Amino acid sequence: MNDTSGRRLLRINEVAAETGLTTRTIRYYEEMGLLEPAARSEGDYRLYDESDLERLQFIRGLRDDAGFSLAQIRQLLEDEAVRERNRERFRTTGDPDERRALILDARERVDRQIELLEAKAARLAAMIEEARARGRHLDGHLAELDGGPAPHPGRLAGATPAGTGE
Amino acid sequence: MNDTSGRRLLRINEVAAETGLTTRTIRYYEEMGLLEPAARSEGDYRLYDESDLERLQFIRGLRDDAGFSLAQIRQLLEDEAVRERNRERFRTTGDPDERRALILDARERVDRQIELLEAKAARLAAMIEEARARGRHLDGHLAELDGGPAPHPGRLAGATPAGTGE
DNA sequence: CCTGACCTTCACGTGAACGTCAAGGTTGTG
DNA sequence: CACAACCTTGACGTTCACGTGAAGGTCAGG
Repeated sequence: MNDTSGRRLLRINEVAAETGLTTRTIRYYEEMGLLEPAARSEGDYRLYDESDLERLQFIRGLRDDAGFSLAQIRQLLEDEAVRERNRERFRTTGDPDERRALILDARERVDRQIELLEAKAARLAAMIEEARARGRHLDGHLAELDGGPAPHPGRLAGATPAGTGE
Repeated sequence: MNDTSGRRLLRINEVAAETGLTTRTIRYYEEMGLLEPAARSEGDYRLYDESDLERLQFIRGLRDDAGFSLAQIRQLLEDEAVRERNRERFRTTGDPDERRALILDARERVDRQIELLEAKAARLAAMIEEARARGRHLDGHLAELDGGPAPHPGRLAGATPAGTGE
């Protein structure tokens, strides 16, 4: 047992194993202000809890899947932190106007996040569709070869067979 | 006129202006094997045509939108080039077996591209959905404030599915 | 043919994102 | 308490993707 509570705290090497990051990378992210370990041991070992794990997985996703820089990721996480603080403020205030303002602020932040992600996703989708179109075209030719020189593709292929100048 | 044909050829600075890249970046991409200028002037100036422009825009998309490294981009473009050459070979050969082989090769390349892109897109989509879920939760709170403490989500989110963690 | 704006090829500099020792301290198991 | 296995903080090295001169050649207008 590591804690007065029942939480399992992990050392950096275990965290590295679970997240697929290196210990150096984890320390570097701390250095860059992306996270702080939940605790330190008596001898100053970094100790991480479950939420740290999730945070690192999230960071990894932003880095690998969305291709964000660490600077952008820090910005996103800071936005997240502001939202968190606003949530607290939201709970403790009774003023409906302030509550509305806090939620609207949070909405704006997430709107920006989603906009960023969706712009990337849209471009990716366009590229995928382009590639798929080429694939369908190839399938048409394969069918031609397999089933004899049929003038039109029997399968559902792209709209114009000779259009893309293959 | 720059060419024996009617094509307008651009110098590197004009290309930079149109693509939003710097001249250094364009030269660097050439150095990395991502493109070759369509021609050189008598005094060895780089001269680019319309397809070079498109290629650079495409590269920029892969870099900025999909977050690919230049190495990955080069791989994608090389695959594309191989496909192009195979297409030529396809047109000039009469051998059905060779034709089949060429198409199958092309299909493999396209499949690999699609796999790469889809993996990225899927994870991006997951992140977007996560953000949207937080947003819907927030919209619920907004509706509560606007319409009194109603326990059920009465609002339609509209075209912009925004919102954030509560 | 002169000149200023643009271009060429080196070549070194830079910031981001880590990798990789080095020198020493901490943990926990026998 | 001995000791291997893990951790700490530096601090320097590396790769990628360019930025930034330097030294000189080219192009178009006057």
